[in-house]
Formats: sequence, structure tokens, C-alpha cells
Amino acid sequence: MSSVDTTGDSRTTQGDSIPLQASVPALKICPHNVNISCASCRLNELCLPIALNKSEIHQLDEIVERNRPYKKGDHLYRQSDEFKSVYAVRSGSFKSYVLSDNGQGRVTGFFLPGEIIGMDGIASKQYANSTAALEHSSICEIPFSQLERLSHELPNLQHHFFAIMGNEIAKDQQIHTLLSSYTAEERTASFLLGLSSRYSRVSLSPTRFLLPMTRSDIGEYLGLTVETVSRIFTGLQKKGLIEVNNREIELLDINALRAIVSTS
Amino acid sequence: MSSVDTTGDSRTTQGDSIPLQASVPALKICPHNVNISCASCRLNELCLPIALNKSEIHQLDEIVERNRPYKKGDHLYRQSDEFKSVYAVRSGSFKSYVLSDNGQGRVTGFFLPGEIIGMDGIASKQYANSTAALEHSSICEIPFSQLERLSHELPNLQHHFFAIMGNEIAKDQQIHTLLSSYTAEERTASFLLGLSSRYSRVSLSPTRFLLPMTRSDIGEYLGLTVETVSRIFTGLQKKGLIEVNNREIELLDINALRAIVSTS
DNA sequence: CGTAGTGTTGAATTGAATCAAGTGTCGTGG
DNA sequence: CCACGACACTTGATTCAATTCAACACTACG
Repeated sequence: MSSVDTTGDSRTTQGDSIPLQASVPALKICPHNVNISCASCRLNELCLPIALNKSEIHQLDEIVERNRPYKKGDHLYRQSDEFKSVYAVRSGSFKSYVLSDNGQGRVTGFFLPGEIIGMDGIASKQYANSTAALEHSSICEIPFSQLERLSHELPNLQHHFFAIMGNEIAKDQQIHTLLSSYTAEERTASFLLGLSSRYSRVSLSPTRFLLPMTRSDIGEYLGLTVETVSRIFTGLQKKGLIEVNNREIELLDINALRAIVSTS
Repeated sequence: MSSVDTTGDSRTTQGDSIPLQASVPALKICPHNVNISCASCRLNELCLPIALNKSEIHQLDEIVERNRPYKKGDHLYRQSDEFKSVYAVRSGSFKSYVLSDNGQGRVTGFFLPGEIIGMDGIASKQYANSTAALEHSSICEIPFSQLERLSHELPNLQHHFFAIMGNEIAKDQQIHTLLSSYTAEERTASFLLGLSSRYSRVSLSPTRFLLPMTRSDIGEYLGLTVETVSRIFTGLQKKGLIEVNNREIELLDINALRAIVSTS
């Protein structure tokens, strides 16, 4: 299942007209290589293998399926599909969303390298949302029944997966607080700071990165309209806290952004 | 630990001046009995023991600590306390909340009998919120390290606890959608319907129950002010969809409430 | 019996949504 | 390589849902 092409970095620079990635540390993680193992994966310190020893990692490797890369817009799964696997992002990014009755979507999450997708399907045995690639991306698919079996054998893995799920729960509750009491500017600042720390987690710049999602995605995620997100961005720019050019963003004053968030 | 008093039902009717519980099926689950086992617990079909066989339930019983009942306002734990246990509500109800920097609280969840509290602390090893009893309540405390150990031994328990956590994740994401795109009326209707199905899950009336929380708690949970919650309640009452008397509520037209929710 | 907490209602204000009109950007096919 | 069309983004003017401010009623408890 996986001696596909290597696809390489054909699209690393997709979307920048300015020669940006030449002057600064990489703005992207790229290797969409399918012939990689957990043991050699650059993300193994923050993904599932964390806390596993060599032989355990090898066992994990056995159950991980590395599919061919996903193009922008390709779906990992759709709402109500039978739950089968969780997915670890290896490169690129994804968004999860639900379609409300009136047809318009609401984004429930964004996923960057090293993060786990699909845990919302565990209980009901079907996915509660749809998940699509925001750019050319690659994925490790982990069939859940096998993950359960292996967790049973490896207490470290069980412990770690409990922790991953607990982390998801804690994160979701922070968002609950964010949405229930923060203003548009506070939400947006918090969102940018969140992205910042997630990028720095995978050794990318915490102050300069490309937004893989549209303003509309951000708005749907934060409970705001596109227009408001746009206005807040230009507002923050005018205050000198950030610098936005299209999808490229630089956080000029992290502390001031933090101050905005903790106002609430 | 746990041959404390039995405390009984001293306060089952706390809060109702109208002789309500005489005329309808019990509005409350009451036994705050500490001398109960998972095997004999009325909630064992929906709490942790689900899917366990007799001998497995017995093993679970061994690690569960049944503390003395909690009075209204008593805390299970506080924000930043070291994470040690998860808790299953046996009777009564609880709320989780965080205090924002400016001092005012934000409710992150309500917990009814059979539901599990404290999973937000698993990843970071400390609780992300404080949790307090909303009324006289009783709890089963399950030390997490022991739950992990036992989960390792009992695949059924591991499977079920993954499901419980997955369910929490799915539920949190529904709230994300609720908060990011529903109007005040839609949120409130959805909240009432949610309570309704959770009460019916523990064999209480799905159409007539006592709200254990204040309007202010509801507002903080739904991202609304007290005044708005109050206005929405009276609005729904005027439309004939519900009947509210203080903390006592009756859902007169569930379908109409559902229609409000799915408008969005 | 009085006081603190809880809940209701009204009037004024406001933050974000909506409506509307544009500009900018990207990918496609000629 | 350029032109075209679709989509993404911005900005302004107006509207509206919910908050805020304010006053008051009810309830529960020591």
C-alpha cells in the first residue's frame, strides 16, 4: 500500500510571490515522503511515538499506513462516514468542519503536523465532521482497532493516547471559553498566538508563517464573519502588532497580542 | 475509607415549595448512599461499568472510592490542582468553571448522574478548571493511575474509556458549533433539549425537571448574559414552548424547540 | 425578619453582522 | 504568456441582536 511517488517539494513555495522562504527559516514543513518510518520521522518527538522505546516504535510502525499525499480539498473522511482510523498529520494542514442544516459550513478545527485527527468518531463509530486538506499534505493513517490492540500491549502507548485525548478535551474547553466570552479582537489575537505556538512546536518560526486557511475558515472557526476577521487583521496591523500580506503573517509584538487576550 | 454516614435523602425536595415530586415521577435521583457497589448501582448501564462482565465490575469496584456526599458549593477540585482522579456523578449535579483574569467566571460544563468529570486534567497532570457541586450530590472517585492500570488488564474497560473520552470530544465540538453560529434563542433551546435527553438517560422525565444551575450559570455556559437567558425563557414561555417557574421547567413542545435549533 | 442572592423587565448602547461595492490573486485554458 | 473567470479579501454604510445599565420583585436562609 505505499510505494507511490515521492512527489517531493514541488509546491513548497506555493502562494508566495515574495521570495520569502529564501531569507528566513523555512515557512513550511515539506517532506511528503511516503517511505518514512515513525522511527525516522522528524515529528516522532511530538506525535504518537513519544514515550515509546525503539522496539515499541517499531510495533507502531507496523500498523501505520502511509497513503499517498492529499491535494488541497481532498477529504480524509466525511461527516457520518464509518469511523475506522485516526490520522496523524505528517506535513501540510487540514480543517474539520460540519455543514449546518442551512448548508453553510462551520469549521471545528485546524490540524498541523504532529497533530491527531478524527477522535470525535471514536464514541459513535462514525465521524462527526468532515476533514479536508488545506494544501498539499501527507498523513499517517492509524486504524483505530489496531491502535487499541497495540495500546493494550504497550502501557506507554495507552497512557500516551489517553493523554492525547485529554489534551484535545482541554483544548476544546479553552475554545469554549474563548467563544463564550471573548470579543472579536481577543479571539483573533488568541487564534494567532495559538498558531504561533503550534508552529514553533514543529520547529517553524513562531513569529512568521503562512496561514493555510482562508479568512472565511478563520471566521467560521472563531464564530465571526469574514469581514470582521479582515477588519481585525487590518486593525492589528495599524496598531503595529502584526504584519499581514495575504496569507503571509508576521507577529511583530507577541506581548501586546497576549495583553489583548488576557484583557477578558 | 468509606464507612461514613449514609446521610440518606435529607434534602431530596430542597428547593421546591410546590408539592411537585408527589404528583409526577421523581424529579430527582437521590440516593446519596455511600455503601453501594458498581454492581448494584442503578447507573451501571451508562457509567463506567458498561460493557464489563461481573468479575470485571468487581475489579472496578475495588478501585472506586465513594466519599461522603458533597454539599452545594463544595469543590471536587480546583483549577491547577494536581490531577489525580476522574469522578463519576452518582447523584446530584456539578459545574466546571474557569476564572478569567478579570475575576469573572465562565462555566465550561455541567455534569449529571452517570457522567464523568475531570478528563481535562489527564494531559497536563493538573485540572484545567474548578468543579463544584450545584446541590447536595454524591460521587464515585476513580484514581486515574489505577484506572489506567486496570484498563491495561481489561480491554473492555480500555475500549470503553476511549469511547467516553471520544464522546466528550464530540460533545465539545458540538458546543463549539453552537457557540460560533447559533443565536441566543437557538443556544437556549439546544441547551434545554440537551438537558432533557440527559435526564431521560437516567430515567427521569425528559419534559419536566428542575434546573440545578442558576440563570447566570446557564448564561456563562452559553456565552450569554443572565438578562438574555431570562428574556429567552420568558419568550419561549410566551410562545407556549416551555413553562418555567423558577428552577422548575417543563418542555411543552419538544418538536418546536427542535425546530428552533435546526433553523441555524 | 431582614438581607443576600437570584431572577425579571425596560431603555439605551454597542459590537459585530449584514448589505453592498469594489480590488486583488490564482489557476486555467487559449 | 496573457486573458479570463472564480474565488479571496478589503472597506464602507447601515442594521440589529445582545449587552449594558438600572430598577425592582421574589426566594431562601440564617
